[in-house]
Amino acid sequence: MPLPEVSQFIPHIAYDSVVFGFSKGKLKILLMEYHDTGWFALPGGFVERSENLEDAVKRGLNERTGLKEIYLEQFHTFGDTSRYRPEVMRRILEANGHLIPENYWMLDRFFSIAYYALIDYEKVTLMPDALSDSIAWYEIDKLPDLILDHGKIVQKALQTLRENLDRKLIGGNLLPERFTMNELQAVYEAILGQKLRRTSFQRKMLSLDILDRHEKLFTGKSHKAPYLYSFKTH
Amino acid sequence: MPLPEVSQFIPHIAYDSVVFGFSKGKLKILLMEYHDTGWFALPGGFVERSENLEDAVKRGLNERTGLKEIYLEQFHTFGDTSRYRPEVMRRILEANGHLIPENYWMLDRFFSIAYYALIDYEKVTLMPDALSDSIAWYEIDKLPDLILDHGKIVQKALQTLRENLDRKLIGGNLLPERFTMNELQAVYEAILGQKLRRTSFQRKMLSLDILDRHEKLFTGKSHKAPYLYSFKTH
DNA sequence: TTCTATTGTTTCAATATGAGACAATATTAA
DNA sequence: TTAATATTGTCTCATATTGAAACAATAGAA
Repeated sequence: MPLPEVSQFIPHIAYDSVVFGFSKGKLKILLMEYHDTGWFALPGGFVERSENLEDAVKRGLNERTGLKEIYLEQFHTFGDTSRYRPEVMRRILEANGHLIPENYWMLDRFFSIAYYALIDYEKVTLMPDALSDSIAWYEIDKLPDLILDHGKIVQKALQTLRENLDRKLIGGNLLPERFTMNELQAVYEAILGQKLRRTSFQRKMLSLDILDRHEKLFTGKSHKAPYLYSFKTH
Repeated sequence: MPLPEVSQFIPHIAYDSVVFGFSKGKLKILLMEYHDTGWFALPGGFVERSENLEDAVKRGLNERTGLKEIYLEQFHTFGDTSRYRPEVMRRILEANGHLIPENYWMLDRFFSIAYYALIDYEKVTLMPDALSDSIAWYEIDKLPDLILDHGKIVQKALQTLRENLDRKLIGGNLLPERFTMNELQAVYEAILGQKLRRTSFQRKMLSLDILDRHEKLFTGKSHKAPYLYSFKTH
């Protein structure tokens, strides 16, 4: 695969995405591991010359997860000069066997527009890109070191997600269509990083009038079966 | 004044700032009017090759207002292809008597990183830039039509300001060091676009333990004199 | 001295939240 | 068949917060 040409993309502009998923009671994000470097990074990419910014992000996420409809939110643009570390991208490209031209555009200073995405963990089919060995889930509190300022980007994403959780009622995007109240509470607890009172949480969620109640879920466990809920589509 | 050269700036990247001020009970923002076009726009600019993004915004605001310390918050980056309207910038530059080179960088597609600023109206000395006839205050609900998507940028700024008002307790940045409770309430009402209950507002503000109470303000009016308050510096 | 307008405080009702009790129930064990 | 267990959904009551209004204080004018 040849090196991307600057004629196709807007120089100096990139996006990075913090893709949140929820599984086994843990909040997780997607990380790429680059060939032969041991380096981890957020899934990101560039914007084509005639492409809307948000379409570029969706395109990139679709290529890596197979998902078409994704809950996406822009949260910050990172533009410090300290991000300019051409030797990092050089090493990544060289580790892929590329010969890098003089003044190659991908080694320039980049501004990164960061988005977070909330997706249903079970619906994802992970596909690495050309530069990466792998793309995989990592627990949010067991992340490896990340290149450049990607660690800071993750922290800012998590902070914004926490602030938006109640205001935008977005927790459900991390669950399948139908879920139990207990599962929803576990999502909230994982995002906020703290336990919530079961009865208060249930009362609050029901009083918001955003949930539909469906049939009971019989798990085979020896106790009362919980109802399944879904978010109202209105 | 010669045309800026691309060697000095990062191409494709601009910032726009929504500068809020408060005067005579009204929330206002700064707008530039370009020479001989009748066009209004937000104060904005470009980022120098070795300059931090936020430093560029502060530099631009300092050049136009004379202020050094400014409460500044990034709120969104606008990157739709519909922003690409080279004829707009062409007309602005030509109205200033410039001869525009082939493929001139300022006519390219730009991503704009938008910030809002909150400043003390009284402390500002307005200075237009080279392309503008004027820079002046406009009431937020009596704005003229703005170029490109600047109207949308203002709306998003206002929305973000409203959401952040209570969470970040930033209203005081629009007032002088010392102010009455009534003035603070007027700021909140102007931002939120709705009346607030005087007694609830006072109780709330005092209970937050963020204000210092100082001497009374004697205005000469025939009624009880209000106290002056200031925000705790902590 | 009285009156007026506005400020700071208090009161009481209405609403929301914290903490826990209680009843219902799906399955297992006796 | 019955009792035990774990978990769910609901209810209760104490506490905190907010809405709405009354009340007291006071700077200047009449």
